Amino acid sequence: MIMKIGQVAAGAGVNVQTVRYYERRGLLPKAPRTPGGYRTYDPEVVARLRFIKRAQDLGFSLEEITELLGLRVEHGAACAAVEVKAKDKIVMVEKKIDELQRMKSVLTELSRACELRAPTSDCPILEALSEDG
Amino acid sequence: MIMKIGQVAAGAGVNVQTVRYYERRGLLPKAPRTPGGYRTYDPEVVARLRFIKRAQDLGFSLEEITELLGLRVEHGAACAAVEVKAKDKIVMVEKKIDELQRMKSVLTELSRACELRAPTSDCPILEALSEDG
DNA sequence: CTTGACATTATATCTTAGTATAGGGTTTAG
DNA sequence: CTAAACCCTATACTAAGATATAATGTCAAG
Repeated sequence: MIMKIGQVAAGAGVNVQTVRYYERRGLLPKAPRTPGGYRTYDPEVVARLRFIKRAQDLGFSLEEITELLGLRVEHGAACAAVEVKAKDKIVMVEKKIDELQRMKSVLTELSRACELRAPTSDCPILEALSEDG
Repeated sequence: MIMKIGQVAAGAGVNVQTVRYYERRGLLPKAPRTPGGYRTYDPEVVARLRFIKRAQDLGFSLEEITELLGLRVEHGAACAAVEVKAKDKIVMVEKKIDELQRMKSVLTELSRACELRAPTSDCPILEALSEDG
């Protein structure tokens, strides 16, 4: 099933202009065209768009997302380089997970304090995300 | 110890203009002034600034961060409302953690594929972050 | 064979978040 | 008492990411 730009955009919940913008930015491959010049898409592009949106929500920039999307192992390609990059990303992701987990603990405590009607410090959330865990 | 704007900015690794910008945006309380009009800060503002930066890196907008910083239990205040908000944030944070964990798994697999020099699919990373876990 | 929905490019505008600059005042050290 | 280092406001600009607009072309249905 071949899709047109309006369909992939709707499917991913993004604007048509955004799809073209991502193509220009290199986040999406150049879409093949119909004889009339219309872009044509494989349905998997919808998943790619959704990935981009989710990654953005996790604090990755379009540039970082471009790198993530580019990670793959090709026969004969520079495996070692890909491995290094992947490991870098893992460290980055782990850091984010840690920070979110601390944030979650604090929010949970806060919620409990609410239930007990126990006043908290002025700004309890600040106890999360300090560099020393 | 009272700090001036340049000191808190340096301490948090942000620009002086950014500190004033956050004050205007309501992310920082209005700093008390010296007779000459200089803003004065308590050292804990540095922690607050660092929190803001970390939260941004986790994909929260300044508006969301403002809400996070506003969560606290005050005696007699609308506890139930705070509890609801806190629980909303917990859901949000959990969703981010899940997505990052999936992303980490995929990156780990990718890294392993690298070691084995095993070609992967065209874009393995897309297997992460699909809505159905 | 034309009408309406959808596509094209190019260009301009918007939002969020932050930075820079101009023109001036304050503080501290010599 | 003045010079360097800092601060103030106001305003303007930047960058990233996204959208909007204008002018035009394509295509499927009636």
